[in-house]
Amino acid sequence: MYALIDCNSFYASCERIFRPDLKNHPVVVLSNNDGCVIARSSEAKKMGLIMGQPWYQVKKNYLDNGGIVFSSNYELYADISNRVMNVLTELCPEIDIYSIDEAFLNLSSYKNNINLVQFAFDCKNRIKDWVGIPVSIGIAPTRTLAKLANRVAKEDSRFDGAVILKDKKIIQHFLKSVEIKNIWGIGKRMSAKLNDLGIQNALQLSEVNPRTIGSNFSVVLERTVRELRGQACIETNNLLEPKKQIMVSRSFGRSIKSKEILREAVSFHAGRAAEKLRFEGQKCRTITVFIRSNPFNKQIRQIYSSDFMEIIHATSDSRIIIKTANKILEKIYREGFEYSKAGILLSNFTEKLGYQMNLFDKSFDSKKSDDLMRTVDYINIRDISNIFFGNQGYRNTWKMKRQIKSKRYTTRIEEIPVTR
DNA sequence: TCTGGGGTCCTAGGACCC
DNA sequence: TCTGGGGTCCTAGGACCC
Repeated sequence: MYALIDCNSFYASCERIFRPDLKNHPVVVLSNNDGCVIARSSEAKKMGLIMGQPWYQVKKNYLDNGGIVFSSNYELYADISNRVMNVLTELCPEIDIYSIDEAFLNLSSYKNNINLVQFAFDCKNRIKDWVGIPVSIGIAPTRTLAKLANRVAKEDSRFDGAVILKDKKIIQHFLKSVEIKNIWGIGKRMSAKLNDLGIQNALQLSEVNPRTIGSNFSVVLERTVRELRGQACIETNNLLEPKKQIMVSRSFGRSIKSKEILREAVSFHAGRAAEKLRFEGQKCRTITVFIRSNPFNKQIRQIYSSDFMEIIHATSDSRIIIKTANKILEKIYREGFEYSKAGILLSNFTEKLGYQMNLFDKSFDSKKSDDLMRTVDYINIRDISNIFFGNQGYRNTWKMKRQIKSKRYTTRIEEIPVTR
């Protein structure tokens, strides 16, 4: 059996922990640049706000009706997430952290010596009491079914936030009420295709022979079908495992034409990406840079331009990554367009130990580079000072909007909550 | 005026090999 | 008219996830 624990309206709930006055008020959290609504408290959902909706479309009406809004505060959310995961790890060490706000627990080692109902409410209450975050829990024989159970636990208040699917007959009865598009792993495209074939609900899909699905669609869908039938076969990639790529990209506060300002943004993102890479203990060999116009603006000429370069030595040196990113920018920049976003992707990682030395290029001293970067990181992480590289720029012309951010209550001493 | 950011896995098809 | 048969590796792009 698997349990899926998923935090309710996670970002909005984080904002409420240190603001008890917001209890029972509609709360939403916006994406970067204060662009879209990405988290809504149940009160905000009731007001009709949709996930991913552009903020400017709903702003006036929402605020006029007493809604509360925050820019995203990832430092806070990451810290609260860690607390939640720590509580869960204590309850069940076989944890598989799937995203910032959800985790699977593998309960198989408990055999049958566990009261699932009791366990579910223990989880729920402990996270609420110790961290202050409300969660929903779904328990079922496979991850896909646990996902579905969790969904019902969230949506139907009669279940008090926990749904356990165990009995085969009950599962089948339940699957009948589930639309195809709500199954984990089936998106827009697949559900449209399946609907065309007359498959409307999860029970119907589970009744198709998995092999037939496998040869006519893909192994991905085949696994989903097997999971619906109760055969566990989907592993998730644990967040604790090393990453395979690192991306840093941002929309600009306003559109940009000049190559010089674009260069600052690309350098800035490249520096951030290099930092993340070092934090992962990895080195990369491939660097990709892209710049693009605003695809929503139909008035302007559209452009998406990108390219990549391979470097000889796997590296995590900010100087090399920034320099390479700028070389790529030179290649992909086209005059006369309005750019609204730039980004960098690092890939082709080699773990720190045991990367390929180059026989012909002895000029690069990787120990010196590692030492320098370690020193830079040391200074920046501890807020002793803030070291950055010249071409990362000091102008703020391209930086994003984030006007209504809450305090970093748990990670900055100067922003700690105060009572009077 | 104003529409996020960061990931993973799978597959088809090209390049190349014997 | 008629032009082998397997393989492997890599990459771009699709689909999906939160």
